[in-house]
Formats: sequence, structure tokens, C-alpha cells
Amino acid sequence: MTVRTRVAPSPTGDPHVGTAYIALFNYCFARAHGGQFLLRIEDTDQARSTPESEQAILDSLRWLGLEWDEGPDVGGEHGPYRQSERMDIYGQYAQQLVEAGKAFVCYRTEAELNELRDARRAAGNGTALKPSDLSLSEAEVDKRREAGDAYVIRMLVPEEEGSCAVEDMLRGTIELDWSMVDAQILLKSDGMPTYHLANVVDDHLMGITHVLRGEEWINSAPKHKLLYEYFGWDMPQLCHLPLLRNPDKSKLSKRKNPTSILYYQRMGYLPEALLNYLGRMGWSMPDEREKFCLADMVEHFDIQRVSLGGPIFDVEKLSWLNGTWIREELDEPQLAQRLIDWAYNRENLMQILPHARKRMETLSDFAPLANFLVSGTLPLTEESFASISGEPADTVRNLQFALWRLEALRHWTRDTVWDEMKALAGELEVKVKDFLAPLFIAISGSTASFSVVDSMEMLGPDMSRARIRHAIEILGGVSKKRLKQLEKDYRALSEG
RNA sequence: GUCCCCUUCGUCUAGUGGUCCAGGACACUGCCCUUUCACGGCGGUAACAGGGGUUCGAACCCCCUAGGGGACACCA
Repeated sequence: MTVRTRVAPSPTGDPHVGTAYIALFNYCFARAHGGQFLLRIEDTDQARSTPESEQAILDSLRWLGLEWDEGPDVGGEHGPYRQSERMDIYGQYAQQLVEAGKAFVCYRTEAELNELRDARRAAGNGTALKPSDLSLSEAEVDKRREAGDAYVIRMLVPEEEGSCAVEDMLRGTIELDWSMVDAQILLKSDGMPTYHLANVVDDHLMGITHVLRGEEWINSAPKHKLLYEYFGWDMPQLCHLPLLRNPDKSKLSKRKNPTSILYYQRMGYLPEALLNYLGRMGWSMPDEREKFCLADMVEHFDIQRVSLGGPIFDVEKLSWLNGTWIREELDEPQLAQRLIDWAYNRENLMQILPHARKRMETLSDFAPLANFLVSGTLPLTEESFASISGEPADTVRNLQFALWRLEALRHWTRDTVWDEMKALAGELEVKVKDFLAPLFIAISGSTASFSVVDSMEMLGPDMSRARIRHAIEILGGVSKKRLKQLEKDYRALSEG
């Protein structure tokens, strides 16, 4: 048995807890059956995948203790198998399907596609575009080819009524209507494969026998099944796991909940506890015990014990569980070591000292100065922002805009943060000093501390963003309606 | 809008036709322990979404309704 987790790095480089969640179940399933657990990094989208973002997710999984095997295509000097190293093969497989009459070259433009979809919607049909909808006259195709227009390769899909039966290990047979399945693009105009092609080709090449993935993939299973048929390959068994949810039951997102593993690391959660908690999401030990380690989970793992209701990620219970690990599983020498490794180490002190030294008269001044750098959520109140002049609504807006800018920031250093904030203040026609003032309080909890950009660099992107979100909440938050308005203003800002 | 998935305390869940007027955990709460706080111990409040079947018997099987979620991209 061989299973894999496909890891899609996020554009901002945050390793997502949802990825770790899926990886955990893949790991346990494989190990419990004496099989292999492989990792597969997605890098077909250059906008989101960078060496750093890939490394971040790998490091996070390793931190959690989810060690993967070196599969047939995994390893070597580049580490885990990367798609870009063999990007050419996808073109070949796509071409193979074209030659077999299972896929076709499509020269349709984006504007045409939108028009087609609008027409279908107006007629009360689904928006799935079928091969016949997309066809162009031979003359037109020749014309576009000669003009050197961009094209994609799409798969053929059934056009007649009917449904596709997909077997799911937990849900039994699922019937999906072919009417919902469009002529999916296999190879993009830049020559990169889409997930659908890459997924099927990779899994075949890696000898994957079981695919455990998120529920959001159920609807594309017919496409995958079709591709396996077209290629004449055996299809792995499918298992769709429930999705982790926000407190409002929507799919877990960073807007509503911290989702970065780095955030939990920085907050001082133990990897064992975070993993333990993820194991409790949609799964339970046969004896219902709450606290267990990865080895315990593997030993008792049974995929049928997965419950299908999407679990809500509850930070409070995670904290309780983390507390039991600290109190019951670590003795004092071990706890001391954890603290040292976490923050109280020489390297960390050396980073803080340049900023603290100038402000110190006695050694005992250090702890209060550095306090905010080792804290989690700061105890802010509305009063904390009393020194900020101007409309509270403007303060919230500025914090929100700053947050958006910082969420999009790829390389987090004091200088890049500074450049972003300075530019944003300029666009808003606010003095940098005034713009930074509320940010200062959000980050450090006081009006007198280290420079805010230095602090943010030391705090790291995840904790910095979390603190800004917290500050926005403390100042009354942003209503749905207000959020829409702000998004609009924000867009206008970056365009103008 | 169309299709798919899901539905046990506020939350995570146990439960696969009788042992369930539904068990555990978090949170909340009462008492005890304690110089304080926390930890810990003992209690309490709180759920089978609704309606129809099937069955001697239904949280569990079937159907309908409702609610929630997901998908409908040259993102994964």
C-alpha cells in the first residue's frame, strides 16, 4: 500500500493546519497497514510555490513528527519529488491523450469562455462547458494557430445524460452527474499541467494505491476516474475526509481562525499536542481517550472511525490539551529544554538585545522590555488605543489595510515591512508616524517599545498578523458590510 | 442557480436495531482542596434537526422536508 499527501504551498508561505490534518490521516493509514507514506509537492502554479514556501511546509510536517518515506520518485538531491523538474512529461501525457482522441486542443479565449458560460446560465443550464460548446470551425482553428494564439489542451467528457459512480471508502458509492463535468483543461497555455492531470499522472507514476484527500475534491473525482480510464491505468481507492471548519462552520480560513502551523508554533503549542488535537478532529480512539501520541494513533488507527461531520477547530480545547501535555508528559528538565528551544535561547536573545540594550539601566529591565516578544495574544482593550487621534473607524481601516498588505508580503524582513507600510501610508495620505501608531500598539501592546518594524521582524509574519487581527477585533471588528466597502477602497487604492 | 456531501449537548465526540428516559471530553457552573491564582477531586446544566415509514423494538435502516457545508477556474 502506498499513499501520498499532495502539498500545495500557499502564496504567503504559511503552512496550513488543514494540510497537516490530511497528512496526519495519510500517515496513520499508511503506517497502520505497513505501507508507504509519500509527499508530493505541488508546484504547477508559480504564483504560490517558491523554494521557501515549500520548505516551510516540509519543515512544519517534520516538526509535527510526520516523517515521510522516500518513494520511487521522491528524494535525490532535490529532496521530495518536484513537478517542475519533470514538467515536460505532462505535455507528453497530454499529447498522448490528444492522439488517442481523448483530449483536444482548444483555442478559445477567456472572453469567449465567459460568454459561453453566461449563455448556459441564462438558459438555465449548468456552467459546465462541453467539448461541443467549445468547438470552433476548422478555418478558425487554422487561423488562430497561424496567428500563434495561446491554446490549452482539454479532456473529452461525456455529453449525454447520466452519472458517474465513484467509490469512496467512507461514503460508499457516490453518483455524480456528468452534466456537472466540464471539458477540464489538462495543460494550461503556459505548458503547465493543472492539478487534475498532474494528480493522476503522478499518482500512477508513484504507484499510489489509496488517496485520502479533502472533501472538496469529491466533485472532481469523475474527471480523475475518466483520466485513469483514458490512460488505461488502475485507479487508486478514494477516501474523502471532512473539512476542518471555522466557528461559523465555513471551511477553515485565516480570516476567521489562525490557520498557519507557524502561528501555533510561535504561540507555544507543542507539536505533540497540535498533532493530538488534529487526530481528535473527526476521529476518536476506540477507548475514547483524549490524549494520545502519534504512535498510539497509528497502533489503533481504523479509517472507519472517521466521522463525517465537518469538525470545528476549537482553539480552547487545543489549549487545554496542550496544557495536559505540558503538565503530564514533560518533567521539569524537559520543560526547561522546550522553553529554551522555543524562545529562551542564545540566538533569540542576540536578536532582541540590540533593541533592548539601549533602553536598559539594569538587567531586570530586560524582561519587561522583551515581554511582548515571547507573549501570545496581548491583553489589549479599547483603552490601549486611547492615545490614537482621529476617527476609530479610520484606525480600523488602516489596520485592516496594513494587514492585507502584510498578508501579501512574500519576504518578511524589517525593510520589506517598512517599505510596504511607508508606501501604504503614502497612498492613504497619512503621515507614516500616525499610520504606524496603532500598529505599534497592536504589535507591542504599549506606546513605548522597540521600533514596530523591528518588532514585526522578530515576531515573524504569523504572530504579527494575528496581533493585528486581534487589535481590529478589540476596536470593534469589521462588519460584513464594512468589509465589502473596505475591500473596494483597498482595491481602488492599489489601482490608483 | 445546479450538483454533491453532511446532520447526537454551545464545541469535539461515543454509539453500527434491544445493554441509551443516550456515555466521555472542552467550555460554563456548584462544592472540596488551597494564604492567592492555577492544577487536581467530586457534582450540575446541556443533544439524537423535523416528519413519515420498516420493525415486536430505532440515535442506529429507508423516504421526504429543513438546515449546514462543499464544488461548479488556464487555484489547488
